[in-house]
Amino acid sequence: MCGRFTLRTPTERWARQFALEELPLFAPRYNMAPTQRLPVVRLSANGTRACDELRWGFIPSWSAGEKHRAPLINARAESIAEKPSFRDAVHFRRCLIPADGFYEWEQDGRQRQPYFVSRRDDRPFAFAGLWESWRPPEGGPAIETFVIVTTEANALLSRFHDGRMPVMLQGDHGERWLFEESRHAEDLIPLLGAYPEEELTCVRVSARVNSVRHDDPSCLEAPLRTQTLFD
DNA sequence: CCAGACGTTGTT
DNA sequence: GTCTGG
DNA sequence: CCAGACGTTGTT
DNA sequence: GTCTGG
Repeated sequence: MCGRFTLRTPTERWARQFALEELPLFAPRYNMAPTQRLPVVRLSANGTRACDELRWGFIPSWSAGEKHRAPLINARAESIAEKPSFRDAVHFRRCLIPADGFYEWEQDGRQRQPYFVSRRDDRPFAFAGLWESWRPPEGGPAIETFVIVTTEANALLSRFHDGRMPVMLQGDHGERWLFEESRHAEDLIPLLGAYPEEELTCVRVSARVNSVRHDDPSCLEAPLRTQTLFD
């Protein structure tokens, strides 16, 4: 699964990689968390790419309210085309989520030990995402939200509790995820596989990342206790 | 027909 | 234990 | 995802 | 909104 991630790369670098015409300006992020407004790349009305800030935690358009519900931060690639919450979005509201790493946790006694996963070359990449617009019943402006698609974990990630990992779109899959026509959207589901583990690295990091208050380079420091690096 | 769910994950 | 907030 | 609160009353 | 269960 994926419940926290990073986007440390300077904006101009990842904006170029995502072929954005307008240059957004975002501070480097080391601890992006559910409920926060985070940058998402999607198609605008005129068919070009746009980068907008959407809230992480998908609220279906028919939802009675945003409270009293577990946040939908991940969606299983295997079922998004059928699930009532997501299938419209698969056709009409796909998006890319710029990132350059993500965290996984292991229960270590009574501690929650975080690990950081990123590309060996440390370049940014795109998570596959879906977005939705929800209008509060009591009125007020619509809230736009997104969810990150997950898939079965590769060998590197399968050691973590649930055997899932976020979909990192490789090669031209990001372009296809963004631009494929609605009627061919279901052809994209087979592209949502695990990223090759040989291109990734996974290291133990400081438990400072556990708290969303910490959003700085200290999140990636090595933990104080005996450290095992495996990658 | 209406009421109620609609998601992800892991749990002994 | 369960829910909310970030 | 994890951290932190979780209640009422009345009040320093 | 749309599907399932009764």
